[in-house]
Amino acid sequence: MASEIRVRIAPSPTGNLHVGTARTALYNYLFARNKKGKFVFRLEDTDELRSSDTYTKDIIDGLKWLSLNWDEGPDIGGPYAPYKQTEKVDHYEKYAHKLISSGKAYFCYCTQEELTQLKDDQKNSSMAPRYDNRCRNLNQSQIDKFQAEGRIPAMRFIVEEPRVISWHDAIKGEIAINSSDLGGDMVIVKSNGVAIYNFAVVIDDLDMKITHVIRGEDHIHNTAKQILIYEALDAPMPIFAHAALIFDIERQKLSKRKHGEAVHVDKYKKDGYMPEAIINYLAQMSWTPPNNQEIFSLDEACALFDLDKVSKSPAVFDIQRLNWFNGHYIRSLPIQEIITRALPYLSGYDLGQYKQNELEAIVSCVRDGLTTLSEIKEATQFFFDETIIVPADVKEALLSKQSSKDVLQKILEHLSEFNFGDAKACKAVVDKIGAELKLKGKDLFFPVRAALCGKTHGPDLGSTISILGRERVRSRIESALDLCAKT
RNA sequence: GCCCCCAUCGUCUAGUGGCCUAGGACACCUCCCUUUCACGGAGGUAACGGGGAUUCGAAUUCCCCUGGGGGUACCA
Repeated sequence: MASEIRVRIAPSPTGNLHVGTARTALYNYLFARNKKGKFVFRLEDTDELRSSDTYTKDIIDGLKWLSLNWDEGPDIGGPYAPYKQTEKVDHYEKYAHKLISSGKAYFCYCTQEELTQLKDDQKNSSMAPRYDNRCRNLNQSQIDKFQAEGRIPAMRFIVEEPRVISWHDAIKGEIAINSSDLGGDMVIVKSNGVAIYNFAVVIDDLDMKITHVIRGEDHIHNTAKQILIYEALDAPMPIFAHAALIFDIERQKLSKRKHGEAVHVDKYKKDGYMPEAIINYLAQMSWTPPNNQEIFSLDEACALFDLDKVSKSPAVFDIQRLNWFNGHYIRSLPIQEIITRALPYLSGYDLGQYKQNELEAIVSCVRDGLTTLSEIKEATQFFFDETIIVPADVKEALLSKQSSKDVLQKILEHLSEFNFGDAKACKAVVDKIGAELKLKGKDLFFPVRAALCGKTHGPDLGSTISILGRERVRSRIESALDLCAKT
């Protein structure tokens, strides 16, 4: 049991739930479930300035909506609480002091201005920006002087140079980085007493007994820094896995700054995307199950997931492909489920005018044509509108024709022959009228659609007539004929 | 600038030295089904970035180049 697999998603609440974060969470979740291990949620909120509760809520809600449920986290607790970094600042400082007393870290009295100056100088002489370790060997009188000036020190970790830091990455394979490329001795505790990300993660991952760190490849250099800290603490190292990033169509990292709401998971929820589709899409982008299946559920993915099948190269976020997955799930999930999820989009309509089974019929006849659930509003509008407004172009093209008038007239005459409880039978009557008038195809169906729906595209005509029922069909055909008369 | 990562159709990918005349999916186009719409079905267009090397044989291994991306904070 000592070998239990433990992974985590550790978002920082400095923004809403990002598609990339969701993908990382998904990979961690899949890995944990596949290995019968634990999936931990931890909040990395040490950046007080940018963190907010609104973002925390958005992230938690979003991940839960995707069904990526964690076994331990700030909301449900767990054996290694707290799962929120701001609640353990003293804890990090304790470890930092340990490093100071063992000579592996020191106090740095540099001011923000001095550091900025240093960086500017380096830039001007086209040198690589890095800290010059000037506080590493301060003598007592220098320290006294800085303290007398009222400077509050930060703590820096000594980065020995040169040396090679290497690890076997579970996705990328061998990675090696020279310590000289890490930018000099690194801050581990800010002068305000709060641990910096690269230090806090290590302590947290240690505290929470994390065995595998699965994250985006933008963290590769951080990993090198963190490995140094593991070593200094003489602590066991987790296995690292860096997944390639998600790109936009221009092959740039998907970012809030550039893409705004398009990276916000909740935006897709609002737009009527299904969590099953997003999960399926995100999972199959950069990962292919052994049987090459395209469509699979979260549970199926859990059973098949493996890190070494995760692609090393970045994937472009392709909304068209997501749309295809979404349409697939809209068509294949149980109809009751679709109705429940569609309801919020239909709230503007007077649903009471239809019985429950008619409502079900409405949703099932329009769902084939939907790519997102939000489209259901427009797709079903004509069912609920009191009067149908036929757009000018449709009116022009169709209702001005004599044959159109004949069709509508005939339907009125044959109204008693319609068995409105049976969609196929309704369609059969229209077919019969077509035969009588020697009209077929568009000439036959478009005028009926135009009169009934106000448009020439729509769900199955038989179903439409059946659901609308005798009185609605009668009045809509009559209004259309009135319109014909005026043209 | 420096460091690291990556490189198969427009996009997501299969491919781990011969099964590749490079397979599948999305998108696009054509056709079929539907006397309309959608769903569905059948086809089609379309890719191994370039150069060396290893080998009887390279999409697959190695090197170089090119291209793309990421990182380079007292942010995470």
